[in-house]
Amino acid sequence: MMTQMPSPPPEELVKQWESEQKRLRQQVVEEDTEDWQRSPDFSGLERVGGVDLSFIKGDEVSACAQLVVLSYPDLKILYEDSHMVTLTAPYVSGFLAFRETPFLLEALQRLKISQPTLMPQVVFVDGNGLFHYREFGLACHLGVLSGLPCVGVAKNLLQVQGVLKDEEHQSQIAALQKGGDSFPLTAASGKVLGKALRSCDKSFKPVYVSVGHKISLGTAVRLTHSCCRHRVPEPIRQADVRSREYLRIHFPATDT
DNA sequence: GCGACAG
DNA sequence: ATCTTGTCGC
Repeated sequence: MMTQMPSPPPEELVKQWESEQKRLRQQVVEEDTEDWQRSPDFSGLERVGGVDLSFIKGDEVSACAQLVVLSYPDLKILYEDSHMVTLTAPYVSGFLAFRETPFLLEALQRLKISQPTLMPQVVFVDGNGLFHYREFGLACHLGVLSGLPCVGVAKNLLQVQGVLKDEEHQSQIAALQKGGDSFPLTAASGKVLGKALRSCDKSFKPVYVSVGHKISLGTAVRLTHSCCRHRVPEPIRQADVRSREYLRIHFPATDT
């Protein structure tokens, strides 16, 4: 198998993307805006969404865009949409949104047209929100462009604004006693950009939660914990499982 | 030159 | 993101 060198991202495009993030960043709402967010048990919350994209192994541009809506607090599937898409933007760390957002917005649009009453009241996004180089990750991008409350949940720590994954970070992880415990991810500026959360008792590796849009960090962390049966919150996990299942069925692995 | 690099 | 089997445990 011949290896393919990753094509360098056009610096001109990256500059354009940076200014776009800077512009949209101003529209992020970092506070709770919904009544259910103020409730101790999230009374009034009935539908939580999850989005994800899964890829075919050797293909850089074909992917299955997935949107799921689960009931709350039962976390049962209410809606599912798997849709093959052709990506145009390359993956560049810090600019994930330009690669994925268009297709996630399309999925939300299809839902709005076909089953408007099932529109989620909050969407869990596979990736960071404010915990980002310019405080505008995928969860913020999707939140601002859709107008929906969004929570960013990353499975791996991104070293940004002075946040490091050093021995200190490791010791803080070791100090998390049970599901729901967390510690802040503080930028050099002093601002708390997100929190490392032990999402459930059985999981020791934390997930990194940050504000996407229209929700406070404290609420985002509390809600994420309440949606975790496994390490990854159920909406994102279901979106991941179902999108990969779709690819397995429609694009079976080829031998030779 | 070396390390980092959400998905 | 994807490459990858079995294995240990509930």
